[in-house]
Amino acid sequence: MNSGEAGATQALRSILWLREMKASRKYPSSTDVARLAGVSQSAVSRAFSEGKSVSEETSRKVFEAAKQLGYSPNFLPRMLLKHRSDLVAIVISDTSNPFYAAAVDAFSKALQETGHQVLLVSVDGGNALDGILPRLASYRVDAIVSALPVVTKAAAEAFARIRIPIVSFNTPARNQWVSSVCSDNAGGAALVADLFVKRGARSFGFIGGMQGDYASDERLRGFRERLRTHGFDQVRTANGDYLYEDAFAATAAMAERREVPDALFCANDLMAFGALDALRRAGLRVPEDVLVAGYDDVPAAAWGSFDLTTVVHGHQAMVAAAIAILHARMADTEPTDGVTTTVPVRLAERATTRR
Amino acid sequence: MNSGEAGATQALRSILWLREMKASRKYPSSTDVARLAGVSQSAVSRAFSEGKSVSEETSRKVFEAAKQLGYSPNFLPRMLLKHRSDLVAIVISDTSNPFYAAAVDAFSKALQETGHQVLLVSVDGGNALDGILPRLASYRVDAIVSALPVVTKAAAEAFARIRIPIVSFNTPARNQWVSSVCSDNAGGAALVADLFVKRGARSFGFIGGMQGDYASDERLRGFRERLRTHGFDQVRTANGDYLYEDAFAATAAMAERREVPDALFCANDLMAFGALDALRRAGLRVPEDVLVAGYDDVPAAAWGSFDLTTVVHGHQAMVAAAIAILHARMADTEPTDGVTTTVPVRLAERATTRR
DNA sequence: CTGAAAGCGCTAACAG
DNA sequence: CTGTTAGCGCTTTCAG
Repeated sequence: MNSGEAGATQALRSILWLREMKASRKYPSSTDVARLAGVSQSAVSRAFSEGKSVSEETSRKVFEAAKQLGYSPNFLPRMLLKHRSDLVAIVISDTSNPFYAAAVDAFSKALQETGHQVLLVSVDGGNALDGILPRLASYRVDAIVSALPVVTKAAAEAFARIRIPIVSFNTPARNQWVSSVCSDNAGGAALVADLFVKRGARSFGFIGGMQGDYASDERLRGFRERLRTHGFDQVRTANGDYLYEDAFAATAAMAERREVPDALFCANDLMAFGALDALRRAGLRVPEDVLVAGYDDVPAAAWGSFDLTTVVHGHQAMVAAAIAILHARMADTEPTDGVTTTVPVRLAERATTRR
Repeated sequence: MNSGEAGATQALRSILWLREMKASRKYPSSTDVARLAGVSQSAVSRAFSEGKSVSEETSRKVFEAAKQLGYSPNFLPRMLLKHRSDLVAIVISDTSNPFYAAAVDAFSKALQETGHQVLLVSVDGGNALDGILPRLASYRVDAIVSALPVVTKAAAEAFARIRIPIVSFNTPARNQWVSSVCSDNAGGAALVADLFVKRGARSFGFIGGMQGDYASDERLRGFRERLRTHGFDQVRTANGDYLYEDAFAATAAMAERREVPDALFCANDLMAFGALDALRRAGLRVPEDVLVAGYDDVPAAAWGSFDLTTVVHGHQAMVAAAIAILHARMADTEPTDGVTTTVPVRLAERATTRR
């Protein structure tokens, strides 16, 4: 009778325990499952990993108990053991630009396919990488993708110090740990210059992003140099901060001063839209009076309202290149030098230059 | 002499160890730092946590060693101990819509401010929540934000089973663990109906998102019901899948069949842009021949090319409401019922309805 | 103020 | 095939 009583007490206790488990916020652990299933904790672990030797019977008991408790294995201890988190951070500042939104989307999908998780970090200023670095390091991210317009030398050195592979998107900072993937900014700009000249333009304007922004600077350089080979030395430049509004204002100001050139190249599509709207408002016709081209080929560039000639760099190609580098670097144990990849571009000619 | 030799060997060994530490890919641990600093591991832990009693001297030694090794504390074990990861997952499918891009940005910034990290999950179909759930559970996320257009009953139950608080953005699925924040879809649509009638429209059209999408259905319902109170029973509907292209095609088809109504309400701005471009191409003038309104107030709605009348729900308000719910639910130990919050909207009248 | 020791939930090596 | 055991790197008692 005594052992029967003990058994009953035991049963009661385990019912209470089960109820408590379910009430508490805590996730159940493999030990909890093991207790309920009447097997060892390692049996549970094995049941939940592919290709381990577990008997049909054990497996069944484990999964039943797991289901009852709502158990799913906890990945965190595994990270501890394996010294890798499978976490990749994406750092971004300019979410209003659809180009970057698309890139983030492509990145996260590609990374998820290889079992990585994406830690999204939004920063305000372009230059805040240094500030968030410790946090990323503490989460033990396996790699970082930076879509920030500027990577300072200090930041690059900081990365080298903590030895996390990083690939910088469209901004070339490079050392042992920092790689970059850029579109052929100067090349794309040269294509625009060629087209403008071919379409008969004789005076030229450029609306750029922020000062010191590599991509913008390169686009201006490529534009200018190619124009020079055609015999044109003057490029009227303005700053648009990559924003529709700023480009609109800059273009409106040009129009007011009657200084609108024959052809206007904007460092991204968003600014080209602003320029187009400002030109139209000023009573100028595109392409009859002014030619306009952008850079990025965001979806809206193909829309009827804009039908904008633009440089296509294809985020898919850039993302694919970045992912390839990332995987190579995450696999490497030996630190080799970071690489710089330039992705080719092409021109999509649309109505804003066609005449 | 013997002890001197031993000391030298020891020193040599520790130099070798240090070099090896730096060469390996492994992150240094607090134990490594402790060894280099000549203190205990717990001293290192204390030095790196706020408000623990550590002497000036110890602290100095620890930080020096940490700097030399490039150490930053590992958060993963802490998650294990505390039973919380400070990770919040954001699940999104429609990144091409700027409204969602802005919402994700606002979310991640707000969450980062309270020490949370954002796990970004991009899914393809709208309905894939069930599939990714186990993964999120295994990462022990503290909460989930879903910006998916559909949350099935099955998915909601699955969430309840694993007991992760979740707030659904613009889609009301609700049970003990699922909350939602929606804009006042029907109310906003009613405002549009009022305006259309006031501007003299007598026939009406609606271009919606996907079939079964709650937000789209509600917008149609609100539109229709308010029109009925004005004495109009007919609404010509079409499907645009929330995409520019589909709305363009649908509108072009209407124009071809000469079935364009006096006023066209689109379930989001992207589709309104498509409708506008299709109408213009068909030679119809907006607002003279047709009135057009959208929903979302994405930045491009204010651009000169569109100048679109639209319903403003302000992602900031929605995000703030969602964040508030999330924090309340993460703090709660007792499971209370999920809440549904409706965020008020207003109308921004622009050129597409002004006459 | 400091070190020793336990333990979070898991994986992997080992013995049975 | 299965259970036992040791530890991943940290936080947190608990003695000293």
